[in-house]
Amino acid sequence: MQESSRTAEPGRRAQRNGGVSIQAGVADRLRRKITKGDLTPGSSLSEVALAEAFGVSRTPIREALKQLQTEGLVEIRPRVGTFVSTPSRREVTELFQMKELLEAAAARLLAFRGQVPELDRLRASVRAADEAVAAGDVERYAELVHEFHELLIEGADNGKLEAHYRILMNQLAYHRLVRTSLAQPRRLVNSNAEHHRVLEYIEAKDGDGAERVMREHVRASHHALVAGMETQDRSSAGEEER
Amino acid sequence: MQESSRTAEPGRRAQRNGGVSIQAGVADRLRRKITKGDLTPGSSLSEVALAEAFGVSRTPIREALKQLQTEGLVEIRPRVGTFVSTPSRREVTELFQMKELLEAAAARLLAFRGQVPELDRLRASVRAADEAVAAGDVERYAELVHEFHELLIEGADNGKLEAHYRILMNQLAYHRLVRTSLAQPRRLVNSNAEHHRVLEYIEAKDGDGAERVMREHVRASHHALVAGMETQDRSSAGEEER
DNA sequence: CTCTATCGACTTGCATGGTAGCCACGAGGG
DNA sequence: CCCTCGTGGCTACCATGCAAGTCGATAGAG
Repeated sequence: MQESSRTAEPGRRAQRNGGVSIQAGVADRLRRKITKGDLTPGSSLSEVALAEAFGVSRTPIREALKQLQTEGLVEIRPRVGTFVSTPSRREVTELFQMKELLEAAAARLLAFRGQVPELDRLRASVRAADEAVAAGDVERYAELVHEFHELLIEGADNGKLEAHYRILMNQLAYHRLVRTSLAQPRRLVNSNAEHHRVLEYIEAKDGDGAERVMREHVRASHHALVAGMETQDRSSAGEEER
Repeated sequence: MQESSRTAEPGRRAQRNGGVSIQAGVADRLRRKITKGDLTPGSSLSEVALAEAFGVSRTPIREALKQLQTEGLVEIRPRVGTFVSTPSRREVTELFQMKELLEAAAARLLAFRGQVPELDRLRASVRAADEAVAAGDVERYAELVHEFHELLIEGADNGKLEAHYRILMNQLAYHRLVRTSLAQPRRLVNSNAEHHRVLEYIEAKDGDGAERVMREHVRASHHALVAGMETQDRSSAGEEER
């Protein structure tokens, strides 16, 4: 039931505390495992199990879990247990609305900033994406999608926006989702084309236009994902519903 | 240095745990004290001091502080101390950008929802604000400003948006700020007029228009606040700069 | 008088043990 | 056979003690 087998190195950096607190390290590791999908939604996260898995006491584990709870990644049910959050269908919709909101705003802000280093990196990322599409390398393109959105957010030059965006993406476990949306037919080339359009508007310093096309892009991405998830559900027959 | 004198009832609900955990209660109380201004930015929050003030051990205090840290309300400097966060000038600007973003989006969403109960309550709030303006009751109007924005957010019917909005407002300690912005000449009547315009667009189901005027309203509010803070600084001579 | 080094009081970080509540399993009665 | 009640094992919650780092005060050397 528990993939504590993955923690092959108990307390790897517990002793050689590399300048960061134990709880911070634990929180980072757990966060990564959740967003990457190593810990699937609903998994139980027992304090004692994690404590001996990481080779530390329960205290820093508790504090890490507490933090992940306020980040919305886990759910602590008092006297019962701690579990990886399983976002409801409604929550996923809400998260995508927020994603649309923040990314569109970021595109707008970046457009108004003019020529900044992030823009060069964005151009380079889009070029690399073109190559990945030409080569049909979905895996590579998925990475570059992530990079594109990340650069956009950073380019907005607003730390609060960045922080809230990261929290949202973690809740969505976005890494896992990108691949299923790209599995939809023609989604890959469409996605790339949409990125191009966004970049064009930004380069033209047309903030309103950039915001608009970015909105549409996120919407299209969302629709592709929903379609992809339905086909997934259909293929994997009757599973636990929520 | 510490206003622990306020905690006249040590551990009021420590024994009679009214269904909520101690840490949750502590976090709530501290959060309120910070946003209300009872705890000014920079104040020291010693674990032991809070522990005996609340009549509990250090553990739940620690966890509450940890949560407030990830909410951005306090800053924990390892082995040094925990302090109420003092947002930099840049952070305040960023927070207002986010406020503008989220509230404008909320106005847009509410407009598209059509006739919902929140809309009635919004109308009632605006009417009450008219009376407060007519009576020159700034205190009452400040409350209603808060209510207006709160109803707008709730009316957007998006839990994630609501959650992130609350975090932002807490970081700004918005309650404290409203009064100084309203102290600006003519700001009170202008603010009220802007609220009316927002409501009109929402009632007309003009999402784009509502979003636009809401953006302008938040900007105007921000400018009034900056102006108000400058006059405050001027009046209170040379104080600790940041 | 000035600078430096050491000491000590303070802080948070972590470990550990006992407690209260929840939940499922199983025995017993209907 | 079904339903009810008790009990044991599990969980997170809280209290407490110790350790380690930080920073200021203070005494001493130059």
